[in-house]
Amino acid sequence: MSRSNFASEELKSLIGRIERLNGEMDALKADVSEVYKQAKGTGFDVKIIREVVRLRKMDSAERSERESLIDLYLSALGDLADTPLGQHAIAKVK
Amino acid sequence: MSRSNFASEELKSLIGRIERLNGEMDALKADVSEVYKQAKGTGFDVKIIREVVRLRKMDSAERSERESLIDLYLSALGDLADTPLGQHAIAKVK
Amino acid sequence: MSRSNFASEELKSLIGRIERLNGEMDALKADVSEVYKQAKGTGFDVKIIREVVRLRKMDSAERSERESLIDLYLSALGDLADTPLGQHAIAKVK
Amino acid sequence: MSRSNFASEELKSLIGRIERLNGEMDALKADVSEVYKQAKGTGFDVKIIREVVRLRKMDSAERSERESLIDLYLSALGDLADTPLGQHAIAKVK
DNA sequence: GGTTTATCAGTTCCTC
DNA sequence: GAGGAACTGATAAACC
Repeated sequence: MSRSNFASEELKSLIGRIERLNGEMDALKADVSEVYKQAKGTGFDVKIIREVVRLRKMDSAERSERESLIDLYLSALGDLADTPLGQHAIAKVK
Repeated sequence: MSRSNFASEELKSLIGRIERLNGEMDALKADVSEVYKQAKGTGFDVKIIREVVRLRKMDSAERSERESLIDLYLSALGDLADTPLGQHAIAKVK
Repeated sequence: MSRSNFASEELKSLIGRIERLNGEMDALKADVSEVYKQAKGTGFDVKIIREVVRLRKMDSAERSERESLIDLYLSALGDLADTPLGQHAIAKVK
Repeated sequence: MSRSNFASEELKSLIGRIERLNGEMDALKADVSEVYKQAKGTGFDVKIIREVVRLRKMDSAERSERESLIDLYLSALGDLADTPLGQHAIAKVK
């Protein structure tokens, strides 16, 4: 088998896997839609449920983002420690 | 159990199912990324693979409709002759 | 004026300039949206126009390189015969 | 001039305007980069300035988002006003 | 160069 | 069903 055919097979395999995974994701999306449909049928406000899910997902992400921001500021102050301006800034923070 | 508590339990269940499904989707997304990463490592052009996957999602009617329109618009701008595709379109008109 | 205040003024000026430039960019974005809206109103296919603008950004070498690769990958998957482009590629090979 | 040529001219004009606006945006982007470069040269921490600009931009957006979330909840309660579950929920909020 | 981040286009969902 | 808003996915840019 030529090198080209080998690459061909490899590519087929890769794209096959991607398309299979995409298919599974589509199925899951349909499942989620089904749940929302059911929620709506039970009288819940779908828009608010979506918002709740969104907020719960953001929660942990946001927490780590806040911490990394604090890290950013602290490391910047650290870098400034040997400049006059930085010493002044650090003095104000302390 | 009061009506309100019943609704509470129902809501918790719905949100739980949604979040579980979302989790499964995240796992699949990670799998897809993994495949793309592997494709890149094997020397394939990831951007092109994405485009190919996208094209294969369309049926062939959609695909050629899209190509024809792009040709048409490009030709209106005088860009046609620069592309092999454009020469094809010109050939069809003659 | 202290060194610190000098830095403050400098910083305010820099941020002010950045924000003014960002504001101008937002205005331009709104203008572009307006043009697309108008195009849509005149019956043009906005999605195709976006694609055309994107293609025109590439030089012709890039464009044909991209097309060739897409053809190549599609042909490896056996999709070639379905597209006009593919037939063109086949013709070149013969 | 044929109808087709008219459309052609229209399309040329539209795309010309889009490309001109894109060009102006590119110039502004270069200006912003220039300011950041200057900031860096003056000893400021570019990463933090970017963060500050980002936060200031988010500020007003976030405020209106928060308000719209409140609106969402209130309107949902309004819709519930004529259901037993809703009356219970409203009673708890009051 | 490669990883992460920010902007941008595309899709989907909901409203009117 | 058309139009707009929200969300997701892709591209482009910045920093290391």
